[in-house]
Amino acid sequence: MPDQDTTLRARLVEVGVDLLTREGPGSLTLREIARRAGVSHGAPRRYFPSHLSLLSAIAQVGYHDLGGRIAGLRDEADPRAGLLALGRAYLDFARTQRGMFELMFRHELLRGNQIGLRDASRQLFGVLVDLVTRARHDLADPEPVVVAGALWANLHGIAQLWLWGSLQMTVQLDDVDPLLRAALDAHLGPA
Amino acid sequence: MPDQDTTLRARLVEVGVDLLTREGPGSLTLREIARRAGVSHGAPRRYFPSHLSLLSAIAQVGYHDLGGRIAGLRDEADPRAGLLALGRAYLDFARTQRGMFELMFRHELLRGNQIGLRDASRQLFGVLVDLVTRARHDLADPEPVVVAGALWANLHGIAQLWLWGSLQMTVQLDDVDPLLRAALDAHLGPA
DNA sequence: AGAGTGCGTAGACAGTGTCTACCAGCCGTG
DNA sequence: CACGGCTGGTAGACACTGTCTACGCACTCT
Repeated sequence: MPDQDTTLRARLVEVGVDLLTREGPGSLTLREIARRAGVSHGAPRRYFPSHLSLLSAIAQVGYHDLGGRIAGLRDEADPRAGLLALGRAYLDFARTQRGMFELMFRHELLRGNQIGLRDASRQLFGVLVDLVTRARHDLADPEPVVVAGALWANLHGIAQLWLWGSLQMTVQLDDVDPLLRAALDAHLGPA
Repeated sequence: MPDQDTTLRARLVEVGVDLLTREGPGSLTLREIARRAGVSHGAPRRYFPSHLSLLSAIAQVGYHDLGGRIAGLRDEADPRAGLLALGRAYLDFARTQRGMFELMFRHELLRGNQIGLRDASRQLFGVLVDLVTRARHDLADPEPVVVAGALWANLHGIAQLWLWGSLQMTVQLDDVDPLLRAALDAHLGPA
């Protein structure tokens, strides 16, 4: 039940997030969001010029959420453990906040205003580069930024392939942790 | 210009693929496809019970295409070179057949009839496991199937992150090849 | 008190996916 | 040849969507 005292702009986003986690990305209709916010279907237009911009605002909540989970890991004492925790947080987010995860990385959303993703990416990537450089200061073969990029891609790929069941079908695993560990070992050298 | 002598079912898929590569996934409307096929908007229903099933049929063309590009690489003499070629084929497909790639891995498509993806996945994954086992018969730490899974995820992640520009923004690279090489070195051990 | 305006309403419009009734042409059969 | 049935496509309706525009309520500021 959304708060009644907040501004409509915030309430729309709030309702959207709620609707998203409750019924999936397919139900994020402009009119449905307006309906659940208790306003007419034209009202959102006062704050969001298009349907996509509202969806972007909703997705930014997800970016912020994910960013928050990641940010604290930068100062982890053991960088390897930090990376493992980061990977788990990422994958956990994808699994538990499935609808939000799908929305966040929808192609049509990312075409236009990438500011939300841009900030979240920078943050995530910053932590990643930090941890990677600290985790493997000895090996200097590929630049840390490249390793971080490859690792991020690996992480995201695991999340995606897991979400639609490709990994469960081919690799016979009921948990992503072995894959995550394999990825870490691969990109950082064996522990 | 689609062939006039084929059956309507085939022509619809054909028109869909054409429309997809020409104007992107957003224009793959049921009615628009019917329009371009020169038939009324109700006609597709005779062959595809829903819009999604038509989209699935279109995506299967992509699965088949990608599968074909990959299949020949199984018998590569040098498995390492084979994996590099596989990765390049995958990434090249994602870049040149962008609309098709987006459609193929759309979440709502993959929910229901995963048969298309299932077959393609099996094929791709089979080749991948083959090459991986041959490429690193010495190291036996993680099972080859896990390595193959992690490598596939890495590959797919690179493709995704590249498509929406996240990698270009963070990692400052104008080509995916370094990342691909880094991924291969990581998962297979240095060359 | 009265003008101005921020904010939401309500209706119209084109377009969509799905469903249903219809029907043109072709088939094999009598 | 005539005719019934079926295949495959048409056309319209329905509920729904996103966008646009005209309108008006209620409130503020002078």
